[in-house]
Amino acid sequence: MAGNAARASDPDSFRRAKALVHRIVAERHDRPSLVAEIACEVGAEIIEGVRAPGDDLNSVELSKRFSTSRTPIREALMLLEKEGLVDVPPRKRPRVAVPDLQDIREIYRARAALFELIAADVARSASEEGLERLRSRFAEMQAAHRAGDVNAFVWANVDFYDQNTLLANNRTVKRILDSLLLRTARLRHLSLSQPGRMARSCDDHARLLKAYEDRDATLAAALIRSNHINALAALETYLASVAEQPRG
Amino acid sequence: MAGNAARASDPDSFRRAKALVHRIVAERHDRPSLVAEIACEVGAEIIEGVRAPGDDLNSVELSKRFSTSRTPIREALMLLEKEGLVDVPPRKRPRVAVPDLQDIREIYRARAALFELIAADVARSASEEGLERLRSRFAEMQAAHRAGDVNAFVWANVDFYDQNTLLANNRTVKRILDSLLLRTARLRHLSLSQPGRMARSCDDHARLLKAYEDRDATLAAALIRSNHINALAALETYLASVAEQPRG
DNA sequence: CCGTTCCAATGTGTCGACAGATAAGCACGA
DNA sequence: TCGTGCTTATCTGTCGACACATTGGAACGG
Repeated sequence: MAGNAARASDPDSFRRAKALVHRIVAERHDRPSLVAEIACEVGAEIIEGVRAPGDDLNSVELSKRFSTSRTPIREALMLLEKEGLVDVPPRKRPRVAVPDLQDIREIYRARAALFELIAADVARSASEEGLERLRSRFAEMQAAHRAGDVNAFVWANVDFYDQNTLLANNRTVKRILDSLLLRTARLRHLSLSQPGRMARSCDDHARLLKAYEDRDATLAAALIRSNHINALAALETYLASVAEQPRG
Repeated sequence: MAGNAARASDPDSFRRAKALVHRIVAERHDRPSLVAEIACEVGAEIIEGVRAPGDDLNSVELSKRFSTSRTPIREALMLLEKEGLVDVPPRKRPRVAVPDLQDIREIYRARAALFELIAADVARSASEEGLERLRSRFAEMQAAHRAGDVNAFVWANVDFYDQNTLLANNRTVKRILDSLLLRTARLRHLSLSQPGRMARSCDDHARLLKAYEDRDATLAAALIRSNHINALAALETYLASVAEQPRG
């Protein structure tokens, strides 16, 4: 595939982003598919910040870059629009979506509501094997925290949540949550970069695991809600600070 | 009489279905758009049961019918797939989606969780003018109930819920709920056709309005949840009965 | 009669081309 | 300097065509 100019400095994180987009956006295209390949590459670039919100994504340029016609490009962009990463206005050029603060608040609230459902179900019905997988993901989060590696923490966190949605065995909700996750993936490391956030998040998740082990669905749901509220608050703090001093 | 064929003969219901699909699937295509027109027509046909789950939707046939090339057809089908009405496997022919019982349960649970959010927000912050609009929609539901017109009741109910999501001023959640609504639109008639369901639903909605007027967010959320649980139960009862005696 | 193997018919994914819409550049006037 | 209107360049939506995958069905053998 076409070499990409100013790629994010962390190639491993980019690879993870690409895999995430593939899992969510192209889960059905198991065989190598042109559209899936394009969608994953462009989607990962958006998540990793290689392409900033508002950047132009016109199909002519992309078709040159990927050496294809515009048809598969258009289809890939529509897939990304479905996940909220791209904005494709009729008769105008597609752009990287520009989520405003209200969007972000709405996404976090929706995520919280649906994840409460998931967490309650996990608490009620997860197998010991499933809980073990959750513990393993949590251990990765802790390791990343100790290492002070925000990127690794973010991806371990993504894995942790993914495991949750898998255990709840609810495809519909999982699909929605995955889509909401993609929209905020770019922002997650900002939120978790806030001082003390990683430690707090580790605490929250430890308690969540405990609630799961105790089969306490109510507590698990409440913890999930609390975690989302905290994450949003940290994000709002960060966004307010960069809004005040853009060159901070 | 399963009602599928019968519903197709109600042109007003079909018109409403088309408008619903347009609002949800093609909200951005304000100007007459080829793709939007196709998507609305086919989407309405699916909702109204003209096309049964599993029916073939190959792009060649559709392109003949709409006198276009296959490109806009494919795009329209992708729009409908986004809303869960159509299934487009790679390299295979698109089909009308076939939701199984688990899908339906998941959808109702997800809807309930998100609508609790909406209802709580409406209870907290709806204007008197907004509440008045809700009352007006509710009056239509009551009128349809008195007239014993299930079709009219269903559409008034759709309007009522739409007004709720508007009042909560949460585009993200509204989008998700609209999509989930489309998936089950075809089933709503069945659920509300169950004996006593319309009366029960009227009761529930009267109490919901009361909770709104009292600004009781907790009660509003609980009522919404209860209403969804009841609707799902009615639907399951119906589905179980047709499963036992398919030719009943 | 049923299950396989193979072939023809049909449909999908992709392509390059075109008309018309949008955006970028430029000249002009305040 | 900036805004305004025109011109040109570029992009989008749609089209018909092609190679290849899938599907339906016939011929064959058990």
